[in-house]
Amino acid sequence: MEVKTAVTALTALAQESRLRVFRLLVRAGSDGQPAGEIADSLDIPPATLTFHLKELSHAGLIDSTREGRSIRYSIREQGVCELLTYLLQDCCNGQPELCGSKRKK
Amino acid sequence: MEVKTAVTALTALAQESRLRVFRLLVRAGSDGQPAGEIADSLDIPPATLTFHLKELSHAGLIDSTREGRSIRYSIREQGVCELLTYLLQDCCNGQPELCGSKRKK
DNA sequence: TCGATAATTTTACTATTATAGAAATATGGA
DNA sequence: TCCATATTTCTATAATAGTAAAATTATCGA
Repeated sequence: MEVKTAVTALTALAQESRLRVFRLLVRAGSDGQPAGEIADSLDIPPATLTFHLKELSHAGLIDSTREGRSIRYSIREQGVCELLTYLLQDCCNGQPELCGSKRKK
Repeated sequence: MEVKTAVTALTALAQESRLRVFRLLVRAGSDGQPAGEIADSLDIPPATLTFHLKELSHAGLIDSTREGRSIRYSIREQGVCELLTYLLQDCCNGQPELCGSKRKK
């Protein structure tokens, strides 16, 4: 992964509304959630949410598929994984987990 | 962890110079590196580097200790760990590793 | 205490990002 | 086709962040 790619992904996450969307989608699992539900859950105006969803999407952190009148968004596991790998590369004397055993469920 | 804390940490990482510093320090391990060396390695002017180190420091991602005329910076494992935990909370049906097995050394 | 070196603070300028109303577009049902 | 619903695009304004030169502070050795 290139520095700029990682910066794009981190910039996408470094904003309260987007981080809340991201975490909501992490919890939602692979089914994800339609834009309208996300807007309602997090109380974000539709136009604003669209702006943020696009940021997360361009950053490769979420996917979307149309489903009738709605568009369903979900976490893009690969993107998240690549980012974490990049962040922790060469850490901990070759053991890639910085804190695997301490991490809560 | 609170949303704002996580946003602060992610904002700190979401910038090319700071991400390069962060990754350099990840590689450096617990010994860390003095500011001057970091500035030389990454070709960043001292005043600019100080600004970025402060951001990383306020975000709880790095520590510093004076060592003679130099100040040595190093990764703050706990801060990094808490951030990752927050990001991936409740993911993967209770398995906290999003991509543990796929992560490169 | 003086000079040299290391890092920080101050400051000003530039650039980027967030927000959300209003209008536009896309879909499905009557 | 026409209407209601879901989301996006356009747009303008407000707020935040990045850069780095110049001056300042801290430490060490002579």
